[in-house]
Amino acid sequence: MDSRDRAGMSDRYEHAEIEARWQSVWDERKAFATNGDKTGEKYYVLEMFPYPSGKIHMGHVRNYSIGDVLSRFFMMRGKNVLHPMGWDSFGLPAENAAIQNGTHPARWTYDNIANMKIQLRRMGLSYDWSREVATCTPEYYRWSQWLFLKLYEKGLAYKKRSSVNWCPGCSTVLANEQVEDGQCWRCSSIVEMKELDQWFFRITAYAEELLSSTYDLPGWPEKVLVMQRNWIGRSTGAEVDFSVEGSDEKISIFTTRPDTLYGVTFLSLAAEHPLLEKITAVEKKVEVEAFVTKLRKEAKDAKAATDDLVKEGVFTGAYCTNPLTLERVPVYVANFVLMGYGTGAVMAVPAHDQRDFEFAKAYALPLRIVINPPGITLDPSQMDCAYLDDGVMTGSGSFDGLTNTEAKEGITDLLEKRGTGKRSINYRLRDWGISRQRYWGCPIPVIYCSGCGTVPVPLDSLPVVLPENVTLTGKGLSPLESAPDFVNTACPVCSGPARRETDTMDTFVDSSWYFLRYLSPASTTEPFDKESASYWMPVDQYIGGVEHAVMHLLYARFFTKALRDLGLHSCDEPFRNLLTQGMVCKEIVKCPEHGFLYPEEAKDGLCVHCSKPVQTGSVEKMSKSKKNVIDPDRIIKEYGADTTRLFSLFAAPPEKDLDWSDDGVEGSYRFIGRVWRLVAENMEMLSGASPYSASTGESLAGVLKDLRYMTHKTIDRVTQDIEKRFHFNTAISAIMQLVNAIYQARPSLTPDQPEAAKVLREAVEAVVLLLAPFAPHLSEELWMRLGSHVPVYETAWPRADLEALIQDSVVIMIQINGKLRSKLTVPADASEDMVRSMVELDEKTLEWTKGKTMKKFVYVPGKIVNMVVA
RNA sequence: GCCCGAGUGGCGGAAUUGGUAGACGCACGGGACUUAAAAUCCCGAGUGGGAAACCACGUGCCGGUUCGACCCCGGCCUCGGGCACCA
Repeated sequence: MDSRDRAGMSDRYEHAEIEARWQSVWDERKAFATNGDKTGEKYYVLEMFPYPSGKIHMGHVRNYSIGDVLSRFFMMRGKNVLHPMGWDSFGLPAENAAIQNGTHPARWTYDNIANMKIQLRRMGLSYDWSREVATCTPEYYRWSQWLFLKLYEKGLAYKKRSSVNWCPGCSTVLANEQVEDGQCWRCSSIVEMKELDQWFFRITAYAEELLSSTYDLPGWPEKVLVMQRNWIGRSTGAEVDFSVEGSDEKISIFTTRPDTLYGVTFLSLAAEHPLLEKITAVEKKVEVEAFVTKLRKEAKDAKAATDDLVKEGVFTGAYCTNPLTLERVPVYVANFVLMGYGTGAVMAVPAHDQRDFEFAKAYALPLRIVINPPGITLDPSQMDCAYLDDGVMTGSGSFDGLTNTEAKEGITDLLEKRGTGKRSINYRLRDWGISRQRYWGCPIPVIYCSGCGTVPVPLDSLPVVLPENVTLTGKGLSPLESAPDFVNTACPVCSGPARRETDTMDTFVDSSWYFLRYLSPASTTEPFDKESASYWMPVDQYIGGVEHAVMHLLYARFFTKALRDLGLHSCDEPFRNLLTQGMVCKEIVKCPEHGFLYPEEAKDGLCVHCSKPVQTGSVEKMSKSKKNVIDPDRIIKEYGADTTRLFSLFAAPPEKDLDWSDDGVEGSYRFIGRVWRLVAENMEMLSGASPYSASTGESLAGVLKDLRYMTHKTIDRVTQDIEKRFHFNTAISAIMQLVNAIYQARPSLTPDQPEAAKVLREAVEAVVLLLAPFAPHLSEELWMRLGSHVPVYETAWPRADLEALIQDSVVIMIQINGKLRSKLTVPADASEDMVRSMVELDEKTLEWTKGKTMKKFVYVPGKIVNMVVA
């Protein structure tokens, strides 16, 4: 049923056939393989690699469409582009699938990778597949182990027994970053505390640099930087020693408010404080132990319930001495003091700290005011909350009358002089616990020998291969315990019988350096090539979801710095620019009886199961459980990859959430067809012409001049939108406007005008090339049909001709008293005087100014006139 | 509670440096083509008033700065996100 015009071009764009064909061409020609050339301006664009869950989702489509626009754009701009892809392929879902279906995690993972690779291929993405990595392959994890051992050598990996987060759902330990609201980030189980021997990375050694360099990352969203700063949580203050009465012990406390030291009326210890047992008075032992036991039980039951916890505590019977006032201060054990922060002990100043205030009220402890608000004297008996703000010192000996800011310094100086305290900085950041009691991960390359202790696996015996035959139950200890051939080994030092570490590494370790592996993915001698790193690093543009703001993105920064200090490369930060794309959302449908419904389960606003009215209107992140997912495969099949990509880029700016709209997809599809027909219907005129060139062409007028202006304005606009602003939605809208303008101008472009075909050709070529980063298949096809033998991806990005952007006349707005009253066309080079005299002759202007006096005349050249009259 | 971010038509969104508010798209209405429909092409449209020209109002609310404010400043309201006994 194709109606074909004389040039043999169907007026229908056959997306399935055309897209498949160009994907084959790109594959065969290895179109996007980055060669070894390390000269010229490089551009390393990277999207966060996916976990191979089985199918890509709309979030992936959006993420990779953004990256692909940049990759293809900069290729056409002549940069040396690196655009790799790989698989974050260790992780729990593979193990869970294995337990459920009896498939081996490796099999499940590799099948998923194969499937998802086909899906990505159908999207027409410009990846250099020759650099593909999968973190679950021995070729990759060998180097994760190698890096672990290097960090171990440097003291940046260590093992210690400590209280750690335990997820009963995943049956493994979690890092602090992986606990959200007391729940597992993956399965939402309530996280418990367990005392276990675990491997840690000493990320805290880099706390200061990780924090200070956040101020040197202008290409990152402020939101992410703020989240990282909060997570690192630097506090400056002082550590102060309180000697324990009747013993040699000292209790060290950390405070950010040394200025309130004269207001201390008691001390509070965490239940786990090492000195608690030692200093507790004999007659208080029973009471204190009961309290500690109770807290431990509560902590285990529900770590989540930290809100509005009532302040509780017990007097230990012990007293300390305030190092400045030499007063006697009672010591309590309290439920709100955390052992994990500072020293696990705090000085209590109830007048100036809200927690201490509440505690003091509950146990009738005294308040002592040491800071008054300017001009006011506080009365302890009248206070219903602590006074936290700045003010003037009182009741603080020689510091009285100073501002508390001055006293903070003075008191700290005094403590340092007397040797009872010192300036101190504390971080909220904890070391990164990386041991996981799971199978499908990178084995930790360590051996335990009864004689030699903890022995690192020698570098030349890597990789420690993950054994295949393991019993997976999802319960109990590490599955690797059940593989005796793996566990039992010989000590590398004494050759005696020894045991392997059976925990695997957190998968975030694998993803902390993959961007370096892409640089020399086949290397069998090193994790990555130093020379390649010095050329390609840092990643120029990283793109991914904001959910990794304090996990992956912090770990990757830490790794980059630690590996730099190991001398492996010389880059300080891995990602120069970061774009965090918004979520893909869709309206949910909910029945009061049957919960979430698929759209087809609701007819005329009623549930098909029970005929109750359904709730709609709420737009939420696509998720299987909310039954509001759209399968990209289906959309690509129905409308093609170009439409799918175009819609995901056009519907919203990349950093905002994107509301899925079936009608919107139709709109993008229509636009693709409209561009196709623009070429198809004008083939005769286009094929005989070369594009207009200002140097050889005759000067233009009227419609031709206007169309040419529009062409070059659009080139300029689209270039800026992609390069400077990442506003792909407005870039696409600008191309749409050019297409509309060509359709408008077309009837006036007749063959008798000598330059008409050339100007049309120039405009159409611009559309085709400008569209290439967004709809590459369509562009390639049209480009070829227009007669080019060079593919679009090897064609230079069009340049705006500044000459074409010069206009003879401009329309200026005329405001009277700030309100728009008239418009006037004036020569583009008109002087203010000329414009003024023209305005004064304008009829509409005269109507509004008749009989009034001009107070002021404002002229913004080429834009606006504002006359103030009265 | 603290720290970010955002509020613009029926909807997604635009307005790049303080200078035409609502580009582009969706949905809607009208027309052309068609026996008809689909597809396509063209036109219309912030709200209110008016036949129209045109006028008034209009970017969450109140106030300010300015010849001129979606944009800057001060004070609120609402929504979204992050952190949350961090001493």
